Amino acid sequence: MVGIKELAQKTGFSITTVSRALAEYSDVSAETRAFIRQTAREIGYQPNEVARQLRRQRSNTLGLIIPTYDHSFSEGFFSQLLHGIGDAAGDARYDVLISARSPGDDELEAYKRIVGGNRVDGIILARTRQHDPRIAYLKQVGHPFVVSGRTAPDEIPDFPYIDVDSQAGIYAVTQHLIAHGHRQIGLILPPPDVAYTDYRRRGYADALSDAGIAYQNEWVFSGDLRRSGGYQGMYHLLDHHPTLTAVVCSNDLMALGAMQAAQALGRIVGRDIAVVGFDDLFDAEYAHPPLTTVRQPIYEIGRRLVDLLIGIIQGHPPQETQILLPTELIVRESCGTHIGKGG
Amino acid sequence: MVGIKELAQKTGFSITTVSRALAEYSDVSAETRAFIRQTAREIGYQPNEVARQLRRQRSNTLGLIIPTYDHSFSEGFFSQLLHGIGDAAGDARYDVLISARSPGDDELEAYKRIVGGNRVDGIILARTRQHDPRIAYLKQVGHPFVVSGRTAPDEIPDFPYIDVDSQAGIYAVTQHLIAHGHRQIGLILPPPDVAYTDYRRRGYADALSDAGIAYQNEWVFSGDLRRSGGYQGMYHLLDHHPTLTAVVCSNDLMALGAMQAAQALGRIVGRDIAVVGFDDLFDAEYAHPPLTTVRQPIYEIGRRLVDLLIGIIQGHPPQETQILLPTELIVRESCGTHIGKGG
DNA sequence: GTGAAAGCGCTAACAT
DNA sequence: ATGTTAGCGCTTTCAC
Repeated sequence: MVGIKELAQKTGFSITTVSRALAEYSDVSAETRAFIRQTAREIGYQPNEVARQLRRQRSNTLGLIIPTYDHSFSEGFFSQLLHGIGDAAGDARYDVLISARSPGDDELEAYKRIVGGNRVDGIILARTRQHDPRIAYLKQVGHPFVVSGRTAPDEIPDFPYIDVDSQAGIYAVTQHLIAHGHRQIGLILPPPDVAYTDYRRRGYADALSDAGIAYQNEWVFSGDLRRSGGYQGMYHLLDHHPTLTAVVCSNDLMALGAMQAAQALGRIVGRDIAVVGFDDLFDAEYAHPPLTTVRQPIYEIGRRLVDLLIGIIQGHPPQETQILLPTELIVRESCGTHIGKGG
Repeated sequence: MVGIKELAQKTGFSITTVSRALAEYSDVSAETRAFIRQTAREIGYQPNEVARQLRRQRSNTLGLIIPTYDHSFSEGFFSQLLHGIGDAAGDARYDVLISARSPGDDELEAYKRIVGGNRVDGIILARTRQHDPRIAYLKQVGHPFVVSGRTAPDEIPDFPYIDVDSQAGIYAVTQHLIAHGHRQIGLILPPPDVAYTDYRRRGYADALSDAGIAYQNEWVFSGDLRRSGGYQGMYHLLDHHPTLTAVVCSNDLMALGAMQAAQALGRIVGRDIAVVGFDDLFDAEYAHPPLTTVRQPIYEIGRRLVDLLIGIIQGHPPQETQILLPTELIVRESCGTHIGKGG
């Protein structure tokens, strides 16, 4: 392995001069710099990034820790988020360190190792839960971090985050259903410890309430964020409340499972029952039937998280460090907009 | 930041002893070890990973460089591969360093920086192209690496890789179509520089040839790996060769685009024209109509790449370092198995 | 069983 | 414009 010492020897200059020539310092003569750079190329010198990191006390790397146990990855959300993160980080010449840890490991350990171990300049936290211990830890150690999502509505979100306004999103889609004649609308939520669960419930409850419909706890089901959760939810809801004409699901994958369950129970989605999702798939248009969903700018969230984080790292955070992005209602076939319409 | 020095001071032992106590050396007395470990926990000591890496000359990190320019991420393949990689790496207590670089940057630079810069113990190379310069570079510097995919069939694959036997996969699906009466079958390929393109072409050509059908160059179209490529391909093929009854697409996303184009041209997929994909989506079952596809064990590939790479890094590579995994034909509605059948 | 000292490869004061 | 020197925080001989 050729190091800076070899390069210094080869060029006849000192290590210092070589280092500064390569770093474009102005106090190195143009010829010297050119010569050194040329020689570096010739002998294939590549600075040892680890040594540089140790010395400069920064890594130009952003961290992202993924909990593998809950199948985050297969939700699509994570993939798209990572896509945005990767692109924006690349543009800013940052790398991304991913650490996936399974349930056995204490999740917080991973954060301590990565953050306390000086491996990253900042960290992106995703999939917030209620009273998230990771947020508490990062606030305590004072390491730069940004959060995809928020804490639950009853907690004070005193940290930089970017979230989608899912309460408004669920409100809009529920209202849409109501406007098209639905009165008995079910809701399939994620597990209660997921931070955004309560925002979803509120948006749904508000829409019902504003339309003079009573919120009923039995119309709400909590399931895992995968197809299975949607399947179980729809099965349960239709089993106990066969008069429901619509069900709002917390993500597209669950909506697919819900549609499957509805079909298994003899309901035609889009005719007997409306099913809506919450953006998660790369493209819910080609689902069968095409899925009505609340679109979230996931890729955009990833990009902006990185910009925000880098701003914080470099000491020039933007005015706005708590950002709520709007959703967009995409109405497609599964919505069954004709149900109850005019009679 | 609390370092080993502070811990040494606090416990009254030397830095050396502290280091060894934490590393479970046997020549530290049990009580000393317990005491040091306890104190470490109390004052929140976290070893500086960067310093440790510099000293030990390894990082316990695997690298993955993603070319952002060709939308690799949105192909689904990458997401699933990364999922497998992340899980397996996590299980082996390795982190994953992701570097996404856009076209402006010389791609090879990223490899040199990451590999030459000692940031990773091994690197995973994906999306191989014909005469891939990255493979040449990695072979030359002798850094541990594994490849997802192979070089083109006319190159010597003298490096560890895991690929799917796409030639056999395409052969199988083409044969399936032929068995169900199709005689005029189109093929939509990726751009020619993608390494596996020729395997696909061969599988397709072999199936035709074995059935006594002449390979026709005009039935083959090359397009980008996204929906647009499939759309253009199908549009072009049906435009020039309206008698085609089936089209094989190189991935599911392209197949979706192809189905869309067929529908735009007034063809009913599954009745007038059969469309088949090559596994890429998280679940092609819910496409409309449900997509016939050649399933690849993508997640599995990711996992095995990591196992293989770690084996190489640690000096105990398995017997088999060039692995071809089988595909599985999944027949669904879009296949139109009734076409030409018995009539 | 424990400590002193060298050094991983680099950067950045501080000389000159 | 260039060189000397002191670390960054840790691991690992080597002594005792």
